Order: sequence, then C-alpha cells, then structure tokens
Amino acid sequence: MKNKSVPGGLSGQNAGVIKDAQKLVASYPRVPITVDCVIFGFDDNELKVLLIRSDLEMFKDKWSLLGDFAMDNEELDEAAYRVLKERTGMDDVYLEQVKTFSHPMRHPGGRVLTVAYCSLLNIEHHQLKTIEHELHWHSRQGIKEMAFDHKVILDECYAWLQKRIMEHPLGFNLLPEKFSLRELQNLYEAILGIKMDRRNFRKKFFSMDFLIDTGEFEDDVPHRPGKLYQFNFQKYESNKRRWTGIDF
Amino acid sequence: MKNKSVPGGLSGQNAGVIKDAQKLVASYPRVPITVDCVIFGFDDNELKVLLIRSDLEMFKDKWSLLGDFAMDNEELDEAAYRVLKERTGMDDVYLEQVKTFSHPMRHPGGRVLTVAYCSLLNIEHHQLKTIEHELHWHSRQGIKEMAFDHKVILDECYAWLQKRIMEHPLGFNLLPEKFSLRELQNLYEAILGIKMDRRNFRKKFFSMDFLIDTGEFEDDVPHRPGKLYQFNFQKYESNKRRWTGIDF
DNA sequence: TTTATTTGTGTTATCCTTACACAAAGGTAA
DNA sequence: TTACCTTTGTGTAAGGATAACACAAATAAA
Repeated sequence: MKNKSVPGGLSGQNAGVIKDAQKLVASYPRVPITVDCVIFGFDDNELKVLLIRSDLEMFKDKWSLLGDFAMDNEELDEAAYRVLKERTGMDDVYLEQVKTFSHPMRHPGGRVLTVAYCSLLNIEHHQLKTIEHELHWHSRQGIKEMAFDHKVILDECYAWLQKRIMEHPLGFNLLPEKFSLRELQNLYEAILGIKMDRRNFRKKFFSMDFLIDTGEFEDDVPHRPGKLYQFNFQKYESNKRRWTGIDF
Repeated sequence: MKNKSVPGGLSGQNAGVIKDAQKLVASYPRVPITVDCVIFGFDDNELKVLLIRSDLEMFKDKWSLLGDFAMDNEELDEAAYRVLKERTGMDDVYLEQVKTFSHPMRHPGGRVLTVAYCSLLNIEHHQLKTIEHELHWHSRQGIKEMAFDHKVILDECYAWLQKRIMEHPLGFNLLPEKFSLRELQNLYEAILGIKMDRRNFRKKFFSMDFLIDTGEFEDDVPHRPGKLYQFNFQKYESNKRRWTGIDF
C-alpha cells in the first residue's frame, strides 16, 4: 500500500533523498481543479444566492453555482475573485474559502476537485448581466435540487455563514452602505432563521461601538423613519474583542 | 432598484449546451494534489506535532508535515486517513479538513495544491516507527522553520485548534481514556496559552454533564491523588447545546 | 511525625442576557 | 384636520453566567 519505501532516512545519510523536485512532482497524479462561489445577497428580507444554469446538457434543468476551473499558476483565491469579477463585475466583495470537495463521482465528466468559496455582496450595487446563462438571484429557501453536488456545497456554505455571522460582522457586507437597525435585524433574522428581541438587538449593537450615526433618516417608509447608520470596519478591526469562556 | 429572483423553473434557450462532460473535464488544466496532516498530540503538558524529515534534498535540514499525494479516485478525507494509518498505525483518530493551500510557488517542483487536515491523537496509544524518516513528536512552540509552506499550514491549524477546542470537546481526543481534571486543565492551558482558575474550570466542566466519574484515582503522584474521569462522547453528541448571542 | 504539594469545595460581586411597555414620529385614510 | 396605524426609540428588573477568591483533607517524601 505504501508508495515510498525509503530505508533509513537519518540526517547524515543520503539514501532515499530526492534531488529533482520537478521530477517528483511530475510523477504525481493530476486532477482538474475548479472553484465554486456561493454568492449570497440580501433583498426583500430574504437571503438570496446567485445561480446560473449549468453548461452541461445532463443538468440542463438544474441550477448551478458560479464556478470555473483554476488556471495555470493561479492561486485559488485569485480564481474565485476572477469568477466574481467576470460574473458580477465586482471586485470589492467579501470572499472566504470554505471547504474543498473531492468525491470522485461528484462530476459526471470524471474526477474534478472543487474548492468552495463563500462571498457576500450588496445586491443594490450591481446590475447583473442576467441574459448570460440566466444568471439570477434565488431565494435560498426555495432551492431544492442543483447540478453536481452543488446543493451540498450551498448547504455547507449556509451553515458556515450562520456561524460566521455570529462571530464576525460579515453581515454588513450584504447591506447597503447606510442602513437602519431594522434592516440589520431583518438580515440577522433571515440568516439565522430566528426572531430576536428588538430592544436587546439594538442594545447589543450599540454596545459594540462601531455603528456610525449618519444623522440621516429613512425615506419612503409609511411610518416613523429610523436613523441610518454606517458600519465602521476599521474601528471593528482595531477593537476586536478577545474572547474567553468555553462554549460547549 | 430591486432585483427579482426567479421561481423554480428554467426558461429560455439552449445555446452553448455541452453534451460531452468527459471531454469538458479533459480540457481542464490538471494539478497534482496532496494532503498534509497536522497531527497534534499532548504529552508532558505540551502540545506536540508529529513531523518527519523531508524527502527533498533541498529541504534536508527542515522538518515537514506528514503528507502524500491523493491517489486516483481517492477522496481527500480517505487520503488523509490513509496517511495517518500508514504513519501511526491508527485509524480511530479525530480528523478534520482545515484549509486548502494553492500558492503556485509553494512547492519547488512546480505547482502542487495541498489540502490541510488537522488530526488529534492520544500519544500513549501508539508506538511510532521513529526510524523511518525520523518520525518524531516536536513541541509546537519550538518549531520555527519548516519545509515548503508547512509552517504556515501548521500555524493555521493551530489557530483552528484553539478556536475549535472552545466550541467542541475535541481536546478529549488528545487525552488518555481516563484522565484527571488537572490533566484536562493542563491541556486547555497549553493549547490556549492562558492560565485558568482551577475552581471555575471544574465548575464549568461539571456543569456540562458528560464527565463520567470512573471511581478510580490517580496513581504514582507525589500528592493527594485526583479522581479519574472518562468523557461521554455519546451524551455530548445528543445534548449539544444550542447557542445564541452575538459574539463580536 | 512533620512538611510539601495538590485535591476538592462554596460564596459573593459583577457582568451579560432576557423579558417586557409606552410615548413619539410620520404616513394614510376618512 | 383629525383619527388611526405602524414602527421607532428608550429603561428596568430578574435570572443566569462568569470571575475572583481561601481553607481543610489526602497523600508522598523527608
């Protein structure tokens, strides 16, 4: 079962030492690599995901994540940013690697390894070219079947987001620059799937000290308008609270 | 300003549909893939990492993580378990995928993508074959330089462990089956790099309800012996506490 | 038998979380 | 213009978790 049988590898000896790294690497099996981006947006008080129709005929009735293969000498983070840029035109989005999926049968054309990225963007900031591949926002809740193993990937990224949004203020990436506290709470409630107490929610966010009061107010609401805030990313970065306590 | 999401079905054209999935995949660039395991152990009140001497001549003075390339049609989790089994003889260890590293220059022999796995094992359970490649436990704190980008990988896995151990009782995988509360606290203190209050630590762990009192006591300690406990993994799994509250 | 070391235990003060109600602002409809 | 509806903005009290802290009992070693 073992590939290398190198007797005695002690520092003084040369037995089994490999001189030609290129040759070594050339002997490895090679696998096609893709990145798949799970692009979340928030609109109409719902968490949305950006999907396209699959290229493949066998998946022609299914929706698919935005992906592409990694080019030669392209780091995967770069590849993910490239996909985002190509599809949405945006390059200032939040992006993070989530997990690598490697089931040998996950792609019908043979083994393809994919690295899933999660990205968050503000829907209002961009008009999609929806004609190409029928690029559309879908309500996360409504998505049932997808091409490949993309439903599994989506679900893992959603779970990742739920967790991450409680530890870091990622949610702000999904909101417009200026937002009301109600919008912020709606976002949290939509992502976590729970209701929260309005007063305690406010208290919590004000006690962290990175909401900037813009002095402006909501417009076009059929009730008392709320104040608009901005998120102070810098202040958050410098003040990150050290956390203690065991959580299980 | 609202982007509409589409309901379930696909409408529209067939342009650009690909029929031959195999041909599509064959056209992708291919990359050699490895898994690298960061194997943590706990001994002598220190967090240890299992390392070998690199195969490559250019790294002959450096230590390296335990890795191997992924075989054809082998899922990466499998590959990681295989590496563990081959190197330590164990197959009942804790193992989790942490992150994928893809910098094009990370391997001197050309592009190699690696998926890092973190694994935790109880040092006492296994006698290593230390001759082969000078397999040895190293104190995490003492490790400075490593082959490839393995120091970066190690540091990321350590950060991952620090975080994970606060959210899930992974630490128990590093301890012998029966352990004293002092040993448990030493483990936490070593991994987190902090001192904890002994009484509060006890209170915390007793209040979670999954320490089984074995009725046995420590032996061969030059002071009052402590009780020995076992961890009830099943009880933990069924009682996982639902967590609330925003943490940043 | 004395000494040194470590175990095992409880209380209080502080902080954080939760639950909960009412007046003021603005829009809408009569 | 007024009455009504909806949503904003605010404080407090109870309960639970965390953090700080000291002393008696058990054992081995001297």
